[in-house]
Amino acid sequence: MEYNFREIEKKWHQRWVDQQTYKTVEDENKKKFYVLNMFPYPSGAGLHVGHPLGYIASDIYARFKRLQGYNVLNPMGYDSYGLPAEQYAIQTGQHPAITTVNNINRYREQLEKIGFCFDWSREIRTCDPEYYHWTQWAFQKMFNSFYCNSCQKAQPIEKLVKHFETEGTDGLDVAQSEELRFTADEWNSWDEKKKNEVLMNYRIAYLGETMVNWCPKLGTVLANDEVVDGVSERGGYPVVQKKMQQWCLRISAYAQRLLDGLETVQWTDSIKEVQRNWIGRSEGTEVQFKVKDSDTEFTIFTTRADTMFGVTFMVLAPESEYVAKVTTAAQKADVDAYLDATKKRTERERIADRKVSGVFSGSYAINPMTGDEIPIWISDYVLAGYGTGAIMAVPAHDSRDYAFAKHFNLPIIPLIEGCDVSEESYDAKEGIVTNSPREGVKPYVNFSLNGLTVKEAIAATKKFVKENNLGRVKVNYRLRDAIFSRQRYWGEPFPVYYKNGMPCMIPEECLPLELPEVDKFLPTETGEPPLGNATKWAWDEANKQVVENSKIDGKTVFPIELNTMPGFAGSSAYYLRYMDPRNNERIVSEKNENYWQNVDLYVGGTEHATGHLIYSRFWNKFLFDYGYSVKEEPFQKLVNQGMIQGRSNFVYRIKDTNTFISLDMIKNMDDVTPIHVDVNIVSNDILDVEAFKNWRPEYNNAEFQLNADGKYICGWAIEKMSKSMFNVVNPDMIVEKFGADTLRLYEMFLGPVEQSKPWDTNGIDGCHRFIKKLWGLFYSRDDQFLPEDGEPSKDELKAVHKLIKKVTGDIENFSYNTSISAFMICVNELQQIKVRHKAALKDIVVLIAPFAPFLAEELWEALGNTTSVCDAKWPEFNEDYLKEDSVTLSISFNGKTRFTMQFPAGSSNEAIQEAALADPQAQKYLEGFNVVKVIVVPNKIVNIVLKPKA
RNA sequence: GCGCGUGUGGUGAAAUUGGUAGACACGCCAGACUUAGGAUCUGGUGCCGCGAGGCUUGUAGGUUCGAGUCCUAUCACGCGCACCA
Repeated sequence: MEYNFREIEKKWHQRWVDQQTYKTVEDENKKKFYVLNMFPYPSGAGLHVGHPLGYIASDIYARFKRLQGYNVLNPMGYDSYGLPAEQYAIQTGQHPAITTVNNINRYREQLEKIGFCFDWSREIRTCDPEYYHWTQWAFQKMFNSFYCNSCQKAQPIEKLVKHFETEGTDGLDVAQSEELRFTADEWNSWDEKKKNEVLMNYRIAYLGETMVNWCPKLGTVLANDEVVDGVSERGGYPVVQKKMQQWCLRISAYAQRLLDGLETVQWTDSIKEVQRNWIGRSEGTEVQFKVKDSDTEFTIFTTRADTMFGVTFMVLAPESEYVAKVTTAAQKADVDAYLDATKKRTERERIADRKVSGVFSGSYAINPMTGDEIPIWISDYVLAGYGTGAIMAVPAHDSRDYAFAKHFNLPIIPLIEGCDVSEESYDAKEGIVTNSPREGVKPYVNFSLNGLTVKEAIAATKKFVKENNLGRVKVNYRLRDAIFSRQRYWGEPFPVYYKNGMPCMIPEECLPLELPEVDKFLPTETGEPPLGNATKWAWDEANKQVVENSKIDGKTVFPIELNTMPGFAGSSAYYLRYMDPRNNERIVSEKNENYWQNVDLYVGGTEHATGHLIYSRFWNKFLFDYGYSVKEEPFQKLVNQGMIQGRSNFVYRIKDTNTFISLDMIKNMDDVTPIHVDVNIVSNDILDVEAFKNWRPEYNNAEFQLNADGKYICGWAIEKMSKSMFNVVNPDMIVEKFGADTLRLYEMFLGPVEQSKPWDTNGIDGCHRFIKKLWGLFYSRDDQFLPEDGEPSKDELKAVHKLIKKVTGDIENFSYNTSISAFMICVNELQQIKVRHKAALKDIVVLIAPFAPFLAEELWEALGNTTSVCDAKWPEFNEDYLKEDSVTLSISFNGKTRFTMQFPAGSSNEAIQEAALADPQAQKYLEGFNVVKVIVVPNKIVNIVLKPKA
């Protein structure tokens, strides 16, 4: 019987659907295992062959765990809200709701073909009201929370209000936008509106006037991780800095926990390092500087407190609120001009053109260590968003300050013994401190750092600053609060309405607040959200419902927020929802949450390291604080699959002709123009000439210079897989031609899962041949069913158990490529054995089941089983079958094998060594030498170290 | 500039973690069968050399009886962060 994959795959796919083979039900009697793939944006282009790589890898693992007896949750869904989905809709001129459904259907169809064990009954879509109900719910929960630093968790905002009512800000240790001070009396005297404004300073989801990344072309603000090199990640459009009122998430409050949590998860060091960098913890000191002849004081942050004696000027960020306070009348014109110029520059220009610029404010600060009057400058090399937006400049020991000082001719005072700062600054944090204070200068304070190491000096200064009330020790994080508003249509609406300009939450029982239909959903360059076009978008407070805008009266009917949430909102807690996707009462029931706990294995690309993987960790920690999640970290083990690149093919047209020349006939590359050619009409780099003529009209009467074999050889290159390079390989096509099992095997056989590699359809024959060989162990060409009843032979058992050992170990390490090699070897070995037994082949079928599930089902049935192979038991490895009767020992001198010896199995190293030295043949070689050492590695080699006799 | 990672045949890659480098597969070569076909099967295939033999894991050193694996230096490539004070 021929291996007919089309029939086999069709048959089993249908049976899986009919019998709900992959439906997962919570079962307290079984240990759980939660496998998760990063769910896809359903983009318009459909899947190419690179997309399923991670899904196949996790599918193999999920099936393996199931065979080991675990209750496996392996769900799939769609991240269908957000920029990419909307951009695609805009580009194709369709409504995003329509394109999204179409794209999802196409994805589903493609995924179904590959034979994944997804439990589709748990499918979720982030744009589904049933789903985003819980996104909105979490947002409201964050709005109604503050972060308590001393107890290290989120708490209900009422608790904070109570504190204000009785004690004001006294004894408060909470995360906040800016440090406020007020008494209980003051708080109690404020009206509702004022109180609410103050509370915004503490809420975890808050409305903030912040500097944002504004992308005019996309018509929306972007989060930091959505901006790459000063342009938008999606589309590559320019981004400018703009001050706007936006919803923000106080993710910075969780910075330390996000850092600490990394120690508890099994992720690669590199991705942990990326997150550590992104969080950017830095321990330092905040110091207050007084402005001369003024009451103004401002605070700076430094990690080099030891260099305070070398501060020769101060620098404020252009956006700093102190700029106005320190600018003198004489300097005002210059300062305004500078501020104007900086504002006009885009982020990209700032990065591209990093020349020194700045302006003197006219004021001076007093150095608290020396009493020196030092000029205050304004420059855009100081960032408003980090620390306090102001620095003390120590040009001798900071390269940026140095460049600035050189440019504006400001003094440079070296503070480390023996350092040379004539050409460049000395930035290293090592050496012995000097000039602190300088010799011969009357000390301003009773404090000296001279003679200490840098490390000691930092500690000493921290202590001094604290004791003298000059400042305090402070830990800063680079991690910014996440900007949570988008001026776009295709996203979760905020469940918020505005009453007297004050945001109010739509009652929880009224959620979800559904996205309204609008005619015009296109974004605008000015930032007017498209939801402004909705006619029914007002909140009737009394009747608790959405009504027409025309009814807004400001007394009982109010406008609803027009912004929508960003793409990462919906993807931040989806793994929780899979545990209980149809629950209308709670994001996930306690029972299910306690059963599934968190994701055991998460598979996805590295590109989410600073986006999704930070946001969802934050989101989960927040829910954890309230007991909605039982594990602090959502993803226990993370595997990052590599990217599949495309392998493009080229044809070479002789310049100014319509003649194409085979690569091996080209004498001079300058005479030809390489042109991308569709890889689907090229096989093993040989062009299908006829197909090429039909490919495009302009090649209909193309002429060819073929090589001696009459072939046209194409050139090739590794490039990104994309339509424009004609190198996209579609999985449907592979499935059609070779079957899903072959596709699955080949994708894994290509190389390690974590590694990026080019796709090359050429090698797929080997995997297809292997499947056919395996099939050949069961069926002869003349339709005989070959496996026999009875006891397997020793050789069979040996081959099979070698495989069990190898595959079991490999799957745990994700070394699927070597597993498949082992299968190939095993099948070859079994082919040599004339009579094969069902009992031995049964184990092989179970072993191959995770890799080639359709084939496994068919063979499992052929062996007489009536249940799915998915419910089989993973075979157990038995060492005994691998034991040899004897071990062969090769004995070598100087790396050369001289003779071999046989020993009984299980001989000890000592026994082997003794016997080897006693061997008469060996002794022939030993004449004239002293034996220094004998190294015995059983089953491998014996090395005898010799020294000539004196 | 700082941080992380990777270098093995014509190609994708293995190597029991310090023990016969190149498993397995593609490609290539030779052969068999065949209504010459993008089918199947058999054998060969790291490099140099007719040969015996020699060389070989980016390069140069080191540790070791023994190094692809450990250490030092160096080069190349890839990724991440980048005025973060």
